[in-house]
Amino acid sequence: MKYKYGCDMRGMLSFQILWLLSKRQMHGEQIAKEIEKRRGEKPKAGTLYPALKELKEVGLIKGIKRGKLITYSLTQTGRESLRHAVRYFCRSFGEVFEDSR
Amino acid sequence: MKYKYGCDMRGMLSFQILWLLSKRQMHGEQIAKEIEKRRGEKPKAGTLYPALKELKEVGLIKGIKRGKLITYSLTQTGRESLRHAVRYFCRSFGEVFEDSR
DNA sequence: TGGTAAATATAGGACAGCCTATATATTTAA
DNA sequence: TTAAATATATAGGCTGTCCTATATTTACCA
Repeated sequence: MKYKYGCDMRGMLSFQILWLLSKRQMHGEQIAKEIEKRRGEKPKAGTLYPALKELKEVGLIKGIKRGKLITYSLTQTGRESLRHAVRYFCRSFGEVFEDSR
Repeated sequence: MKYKYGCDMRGMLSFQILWLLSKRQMHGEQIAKEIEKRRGEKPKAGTLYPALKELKEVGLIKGIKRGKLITYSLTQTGRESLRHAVRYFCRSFGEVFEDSR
């Protein structure tokens, strides 16, 4: 089989990062661990940090560096974007979830 | 804003195709319309057909041609793959739905 | 019959999400 | 103070999801 789940299940990393940060501020390693809890696998550094960089560059998150740790949190824009994204996500995939309960 | 929803929300087209086909068999245009109902936008032909081709090549769906229509349905393998994919999906994103109700 | 519409297909390009590998900075431990 | 561990960063490559544009096949209608 070509993909782990039969079909491609990649995607929405940045969405998941925003969602996690809406719960509490975190640094990179904490984000990686939270994703691992959900997906079963930790995104590699080369996957996660470029995504964080991009989200920062477009102004959806901000990071405060203290020592070797950078603590990320949502900006106001990030919060609003996430609201729209969640709505789109639920409209697109909500029934999949409903269906399997 | 770079993306429509602030963060990237692309992805999981093949997953959604499999899920739709688990409800009933459909041809390409019907699949496109069902996706439009959910996402708000119809995938373009150049997006949808290569995805269908790939799913067929890896044996997750089969297509029966009658005239200009090709009716797609899941194979047994496709059904099993979808089951795994749904489980992964719910584990990864289920709380996003829970959260927004 | 001939032309248009509908459904499918393919080419070619952009970009996000994935990886491995390597590098840098900071902290901790020996 | 030096070595190892931790956190972040970057380079380079692959693939799926997106697009536009073009082509092909089949159906339908004038």
